[in-house]
Amino acid sequence: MMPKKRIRQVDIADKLNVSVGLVSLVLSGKSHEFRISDEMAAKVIETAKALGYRPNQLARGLRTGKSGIIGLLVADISNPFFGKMARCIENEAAKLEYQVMFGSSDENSEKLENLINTFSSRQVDGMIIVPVFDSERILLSLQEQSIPFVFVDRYCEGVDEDAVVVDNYLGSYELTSLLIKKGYRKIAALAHNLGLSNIKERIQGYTTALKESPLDYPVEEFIFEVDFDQVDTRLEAVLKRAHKDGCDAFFFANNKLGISSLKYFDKIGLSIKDDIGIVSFDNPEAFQVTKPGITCLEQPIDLMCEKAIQLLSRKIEGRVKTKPERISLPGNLIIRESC
Amino acid sequence: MMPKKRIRQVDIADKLNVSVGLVSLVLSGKSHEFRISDEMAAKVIETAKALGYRPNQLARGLRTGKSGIIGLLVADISNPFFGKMARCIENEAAKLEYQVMFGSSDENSEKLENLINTFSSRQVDGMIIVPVFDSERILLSLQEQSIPFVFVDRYCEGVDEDAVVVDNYLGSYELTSLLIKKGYRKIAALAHNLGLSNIKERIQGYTTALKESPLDYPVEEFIFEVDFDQVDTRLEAVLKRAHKDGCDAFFFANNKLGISSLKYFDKIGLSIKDDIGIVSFDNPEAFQVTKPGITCLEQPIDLMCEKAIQLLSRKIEGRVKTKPERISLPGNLIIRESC
DNA sequence: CTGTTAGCGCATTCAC
DNA sequence: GTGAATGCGCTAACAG
Repeated sequence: MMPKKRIRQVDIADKLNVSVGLVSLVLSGKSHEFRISDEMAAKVIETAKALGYRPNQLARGLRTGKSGIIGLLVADISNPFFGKMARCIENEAAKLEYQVMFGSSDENSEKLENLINTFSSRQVDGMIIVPVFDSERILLSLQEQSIPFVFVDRYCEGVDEDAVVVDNYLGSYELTSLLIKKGYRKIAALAHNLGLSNIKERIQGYTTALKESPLDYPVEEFIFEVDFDQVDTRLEAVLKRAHKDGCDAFFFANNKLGISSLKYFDKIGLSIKDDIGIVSFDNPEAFQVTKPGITCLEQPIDLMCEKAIQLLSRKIEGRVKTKPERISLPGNLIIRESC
Repeated sequence: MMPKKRIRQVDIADKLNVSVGLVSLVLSGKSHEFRISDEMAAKVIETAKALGYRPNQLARGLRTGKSGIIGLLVADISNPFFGKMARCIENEAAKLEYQVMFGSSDENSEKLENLINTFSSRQVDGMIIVPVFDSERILLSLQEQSIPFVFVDRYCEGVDEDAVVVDNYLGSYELTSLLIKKGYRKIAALAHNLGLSNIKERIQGYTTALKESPLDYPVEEFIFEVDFDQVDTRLEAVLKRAHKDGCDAFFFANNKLGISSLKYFDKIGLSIKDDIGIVSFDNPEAFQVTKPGITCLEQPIDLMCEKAIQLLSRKIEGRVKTKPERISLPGNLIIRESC
C-alpha cells in the first residue's frame, strides 16, 4: 500500500485551482470576516473533508506562536491524587481546545527544572505547576521567560503567581480537633517535607488545634518528617517510636503517608480506633474500603482544576493584568470510623 | 520589565558573526561530524548558554517532520491502573527524549476517535493506545495514515498491530482455580464490557477453570456485564441478585469493579471470606489495605510499558518491518485473605 | 571548515 | 472576493 502522503492546504488548493491563502482563511473560519463567497467556502470545506485534511499544528503553531499545549507538572502522575488532578485538567483544557502534556517531578527540583525547560522548549502556551521544595530559582526564571503558569496544590513563597489550593489550615484544624474531641491524648503528625507551603499550613492547623486544646505536651516533638523516599525505610520505625512514646493518635499530612502507615499498623498489630486514632489528608479509594474507614479531608480537585485553568487561560490570552490571586478552596471533611 | 524576547539561533549567530547554519550544526551536536573547530563549537555552545537559548521544538519539528511527542490514549488517567501506566510510559519515553501527551477515552469510541484525530493533527510521532469497544474503524484509518502505534492492555481484533498485554487467560484461570480449591461452589464473574479482548480472555480463563472443575452448574448464567457507567446504578442490584441465587464467591475482571463491589458488600452486610470469597484482577492500593486483603492478579505494568515503548520506537525509527507481535506477559498472583 | 539558501505547512499582509 | 508574497525558527543540501 502507498505510504499515503498527508494532505496539506496546497493539495486542496491545487485541486480547486485556488490559492492556499484562500483555503487557509476558509479553514480557520474566517470566510465571513473576509467576505468569501459561501459557495467557495463550501467547496473548500467539502474537499478538505473528502481528502481527509488535518491541519499540521506544528506549522500552525510556529506561525501563530501558540502551540495549543498546556504543560502539567505534578509530583507523580501515578499518585491517585495527581491522577485525578490530571483528569480534571484534561477535561477543562479540552473545553478550550488545549492538549495536555504531563511530567512527574518526583518532588525533585532538578527534575522539575528539566521538565520546565523541555516544556518551555516545546512552546507550551502555559503550565500548571505543583512546585516542589527548593524550586524558587527555576520558577523565577520561568517568570522571566514570560511563560504563563499557575500553581496548584501548593505555591512557592518567593514567586508571586496565581495559585489554587485547598484550605490546608482549616482542614487540618478540623481533623485534629476531631481527634481531640474523641478523647485522644497525644497526637503525632507525619509529613513528607515540612518546607512545602501546603504542608506548613497543614502542620499549622494541627498545631493550633492542639495549642487551643487542654492537652498539654510539647507538640513540636511529635511532628515527624519522613521524606518521600524514606517511606519504605524509615516510616515503620517512626510509627513504632511514636507509639512507644505514648502517642494514641496520628495525623497524616497526605494520602501516601496515610496508606503506607495503614500497612505498617497492620503489620505491627495495632488496631485502628481501638489502639490508635487516625485522620489523614486526601481521600483515596483505599481510605474508603479499609476497615475501619479512614476519617479524612477530601480536596475539591475538580474545582481546583477548573479555577486553575481559568486563571491560566486568562493569563495566556493576556487579558487583565491583575495581581496574582491565591485562591483557597474549602475541603470536605469526611468522617468515618478511624477515630 | 522587558517582555524579554526568546533567543533564537540567529541571535547567537549574529552575536558571533557566524551563520545560523553553523550554529544549528553545533547545537545539534554535529560539530564533529562536520569537522567544525573545537574552539568555534565551544564559543557557540557557550554563548548559547549565556543567552539562555532554548530551541524551538515547533520549528524543529516542522522541519524534521518529528514532533518528539508520543500520544498516550487510555480509558481514564485517574484510574490508578492507567495512572501507573502513564508514569511508566513517561519514564520510558523520557529515556528516548520523548514527551508524553495523554488523553482519556472513557471507553467511548467517539472520544477515542476525536483524541486520535487531534493527536494526529499535532503530529505525534507515535501513539500508545488502549483500544475501546467498537474502535476498529478509527484504528484502521490510523493505520492508513501510517502513524505508528501499539496497543497496550488490550488489542483490537481486526487491526493487526503490535500489542503488549498481560496473560489474561492464565491469570483468570489461576484466580478462579484458587476459589475452587478453597471450596467455593458457585462463582459469579463480573466484567464491564465482554467485548474487549482482555475481558474475553479473562472470562475464558474463568470459564475454563470452572469447566475443568467438578463444579457443575450453568457457568454462563453467572457472568454479569455491568457497563462502565452503570457501576453506580446497577452494580449493587447485580451483586445482591447473584448472592441470592446462591453465589458464594466473586471474580472481578478489573480493579474498578472489585473496589466498587467492596463498598457494596460492606453496605449489604456481607462479610468477605466468611460469607463470600473474592478475587480480582489488578492490584490497587485499596486491595492491600482493606481487611481482609484481596487476593488478586497484579499486572506487570512497568514491563508492559517498557516493551510497548520498545516496539513503538522501533516502528517510529522504521527499522525492521517485522510482523506485528502480540506480547503476553505473565501476571503476578498475590494471595491474600479474601478467599 | 563555514556561509548561503531553500523550504517544512500555515497565517497574514498587501495587491488587484 | 481572491491571489501572491512573506516569514515563523529551524535543518539540510550545496557551495566554496
